[in-house]
Amino acid sequence: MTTKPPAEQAKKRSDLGFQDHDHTYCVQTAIATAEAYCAEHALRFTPVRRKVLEFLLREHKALGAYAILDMLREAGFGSQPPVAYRALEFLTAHGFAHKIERLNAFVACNHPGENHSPAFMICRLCDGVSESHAFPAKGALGEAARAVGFQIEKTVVEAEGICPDCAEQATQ
Amino acid sequence: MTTKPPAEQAKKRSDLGFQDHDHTYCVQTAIATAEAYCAEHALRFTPVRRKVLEFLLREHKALGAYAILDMLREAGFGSQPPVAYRALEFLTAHGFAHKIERLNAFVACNHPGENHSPAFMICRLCDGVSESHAFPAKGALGEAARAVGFQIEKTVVEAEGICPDCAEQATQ
DNA sequence: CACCCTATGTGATTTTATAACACTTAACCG
DNA sequence: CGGTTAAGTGTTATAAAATCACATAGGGTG
Repeated sequence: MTTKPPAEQAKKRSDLGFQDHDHTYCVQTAIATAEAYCAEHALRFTPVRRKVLEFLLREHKALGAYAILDMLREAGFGSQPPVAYRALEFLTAHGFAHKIERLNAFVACNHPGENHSPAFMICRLCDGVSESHAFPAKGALGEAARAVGFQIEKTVVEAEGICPDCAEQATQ
Repeated sequence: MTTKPPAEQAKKRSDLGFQDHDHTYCVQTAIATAEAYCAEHALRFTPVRRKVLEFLLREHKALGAYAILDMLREAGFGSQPPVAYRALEFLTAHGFAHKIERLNAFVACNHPGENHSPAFMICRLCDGVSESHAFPAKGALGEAARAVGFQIEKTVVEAEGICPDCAEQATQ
């Protein structure tokens, strides 16, 4: 996976969200939201955790644990794998980030606080990831689960394909 | 992941399919189906590939690549990781097996030949896996994809929870 | 038979993730 | 406050998962 430089502009067409948005704004509000949520739920939004969430928000794409670890090192934090994995565990456990199983990588959550079962669109060309919603338990899978008596607790939904930007480039 | 002994009986309540079925029969027919499919499509159903599919069918649960590798070694095949990974790549590419991203493990396909987008129910207590169908592209995710212009090529749908057998044990 | 393409065998390495333990700091309780 | 406890962090080491690179073998075709 090639590492590309961070977004250089605020208001741009993100190559990851597949949609226009004000990126600096969404970083700030997401951090603020996380901070407020932690304050309310007696969770400790420590410097390492905050920093990792910042990285995920800023890069706005799926980051491997070791990429995050490199950034932590540069930021003066501990640089051994558990440091990154523990922060990521905290962030995913409380819904501030998600793991993309398909990529063994992590992204910041687009809808923090909301009660959601996330779904992801992963571009196989640029590795961009866009978060969406899905309710697989309401469809065929849910029926099958009820039929055999399986209790669904969590779902992983990841669609792989081509994002609009890469599709556009391919036609040029 | 603990390795448990293979199924000792043919007709039993599988702890993995979450349903009754004749296991020796399903192994034989699945191998025959794969063989026929390969013959028809000019694919080479080589000894290693056949053996790996046999392992997956016989164990009837998610197996890690290294568990498969151990079995290959015992069966007299090469015992380096690429041997297992290449066979698994072939099997998954042609729909004879699937990778469970959540577990970094592989299962034999329950519906070989059929054109399907698989979905899985994974028991977090016994690691049992049951294959089902899902059509995420027809639900909320499909709508989101169309809205932004994302072309879905493949989907990963995995539900984690408690299988009926483990739920039953828990109440006792 | 000579050729080529595919598959296999093997050693080495990379990438991803966890275990174990020491140390520090924040929270709690009197 | 002061002392205790639990949670968080830092670090070493190791496990688990996956790939790279290259040599060898086998099977089909001209």
